[in-house]
Amino acid sequence: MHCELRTMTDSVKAGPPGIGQTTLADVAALAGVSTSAVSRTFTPGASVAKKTRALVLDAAKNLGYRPNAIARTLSTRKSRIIGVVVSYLHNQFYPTVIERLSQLLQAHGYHVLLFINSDTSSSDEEMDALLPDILQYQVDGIVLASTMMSSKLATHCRSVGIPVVLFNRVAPVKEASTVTSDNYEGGRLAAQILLERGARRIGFISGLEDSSTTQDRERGFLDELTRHHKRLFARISGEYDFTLARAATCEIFHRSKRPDALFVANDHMAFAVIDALRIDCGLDVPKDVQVVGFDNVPQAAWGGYQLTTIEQDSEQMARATVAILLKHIESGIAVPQRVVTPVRAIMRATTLSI
Amino acid sequence: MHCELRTMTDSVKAGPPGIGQTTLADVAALAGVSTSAVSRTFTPGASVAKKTRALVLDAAKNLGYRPNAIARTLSTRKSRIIGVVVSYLHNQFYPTVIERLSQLLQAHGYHVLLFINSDTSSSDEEMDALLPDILQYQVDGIVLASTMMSSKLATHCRSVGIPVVLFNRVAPVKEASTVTSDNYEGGRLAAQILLERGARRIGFISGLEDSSTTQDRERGFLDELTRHHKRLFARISGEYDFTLARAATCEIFHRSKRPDALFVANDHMAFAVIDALRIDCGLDVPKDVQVVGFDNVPQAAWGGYQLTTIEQDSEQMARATVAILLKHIESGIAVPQRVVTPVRAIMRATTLSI
DNA sequence: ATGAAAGCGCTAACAT
DNA sequence: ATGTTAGCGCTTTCAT
Repeated sequence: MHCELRTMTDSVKAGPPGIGQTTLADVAALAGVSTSAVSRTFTPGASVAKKTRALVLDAAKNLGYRPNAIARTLSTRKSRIIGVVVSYLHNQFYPTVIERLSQLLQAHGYHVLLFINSDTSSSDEEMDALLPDILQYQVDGIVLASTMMSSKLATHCRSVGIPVVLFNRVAPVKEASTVTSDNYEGGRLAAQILLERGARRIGFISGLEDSSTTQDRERGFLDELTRHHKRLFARISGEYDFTLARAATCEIFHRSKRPDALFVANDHMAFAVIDALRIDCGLDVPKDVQVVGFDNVPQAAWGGYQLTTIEQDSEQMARATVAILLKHIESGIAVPQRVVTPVRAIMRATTLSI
Repeated sequence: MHCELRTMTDSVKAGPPGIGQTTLADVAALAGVSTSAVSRTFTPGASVAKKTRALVLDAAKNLGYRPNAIARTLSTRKSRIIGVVVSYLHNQFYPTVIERLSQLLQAHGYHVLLFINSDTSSSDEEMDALLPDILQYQVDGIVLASTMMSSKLATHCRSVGIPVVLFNRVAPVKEASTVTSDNYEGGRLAAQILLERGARRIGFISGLEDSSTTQDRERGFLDELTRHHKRLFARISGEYDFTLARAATCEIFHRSKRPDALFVANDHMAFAVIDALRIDCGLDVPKDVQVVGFDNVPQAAWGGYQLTTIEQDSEQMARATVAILLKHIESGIAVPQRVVTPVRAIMRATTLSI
């Protein structure tokens, strides 16, 4: 007998009151088949007779049936949810990435659960507090695009068997995959650009000192300077923050001997640096001071700045991230990968033309 | 007897292999109590003896137990997930809002499932296709911050009994709550600013024609002009798009008689408009043309633009949204609310000083 | 191809 | 205060 425990009363009136979603059982009852038949109908590669399928589909439509992803998750242990952790969204690079990530994931039937980890000076404890939160949702994978993060985090995730991709940062953890651009090469390019244009007193505005991005960019930058027998003239940290970068710039330029060129660890700070130069110091960019940024966020192309910068290919980085994630999830095997996407110089108006 | 069906083998080795999360039952077994005792221990307002609680907590820690939010959701019918739908993240207003929304929600134990609905000319069909996706996850509430949306959508959500907040847009649906700023008043303010500064030939660059924001802003703007016996000199649509706005501006300024002031429906387009004016048309802002934007996104304060604009208080809007959502969710009652937050003029350098 | 039944991990009466 | 026992909605053997 198809005597369901659950009455169909609330499902039948699929209208306004709406409480009590219609379930598989409701559909099965209406179609006069078993719940498994209904389940199979909604499972891509299952064997269902055409007739049964039609019956089910019809009943489902009449009832306005919507599969419950939560119940499915409990059963299959696949949530089709990817946790994405970011620190803040002020720097347009991240919104851009999130947008692409979300689109690509959506196209594969996955969705993004967003975690913002923006407490200032977010340290290991911070991050560790977020972990239980994100793990509770049984996410199928995690993208860590947070500026800082606990090394424990990645380790722990892996121990739970969840694929993790470190986005735009590497960590002293061998267990997680990473996707970064070629920050070292980008730093070298920045140096070359400035050197070629006759810069003599070259400064560097760093990002967060602990971040791998700022470290790699600086290494590449310094190595290239050294190769040309040049030394860094000034260095100060902007901590990837707009306000701090502006203040830092003012500080440097209030000294007696000033830089005539600046490599700024990311575009977001570069805008602040240019503002400081032009407004606070009354200097001309690029005549008095040349500036090179990093990222090529949309605003770098805006008329108000026209920033020469090193482009990170966010599109390619997002694709790589999704590819790694899906491969790990679908194959079950988790060989940590390290993808490094190429960078390229985008010449605009904050550097002199040759 | 505490004879669990499930062996504890995989839970005990809580290390690397990590498959087979430890469950409530595992903890109960180790602690020598029932599963309900464990459940209660992890439920804020439950009655558990101190001793039992300690026992459970201890066992849980030893096993590295993490509650499974999915299972809890299935049982309680509360996912503590809020679906947030946005069209795109190019306009910094949205990242700013998402960040705040996410933080506030996180503080209340809720999380954001992000949906990007960025297919160009996203119409009703678009939006309707997203709905099943989002509903499947049994979200407790929905924030619709998408530029366009099907009126069916809001209606449907309500029919399912899910609280919906229309963010920064109103719709011809009475069932959903809305949170907007006072767009009409903002439009009036913009007109006043321009009028006070002697603008004679005033133009308007609109956003998406179907959006309530652009409509309300324009109405307020026009009403105020009328009140001063002034007429609109030019009008063209920028569809809230950077590139289109730039092109639209060029088009207007290639005509023989040019505007001497422009109200642009949002900041994002205003930046493009200023670029067009300065770069493509060789005009001075504000001397030749004054410009007023809308939103007060972070970049409006940047030195490269220093845009005079009408501020939408994203913080307050986010707070209102979360308040409405939580109230509906927690009380179960769903009286649609309409919150309108005040706007204010931010005077900067794209308008003349008086 | 289909159905019966046993879970997935947790919560919530209900009983004690 | 604690344990027992039904589910929550779906998937998945295992029979048939």
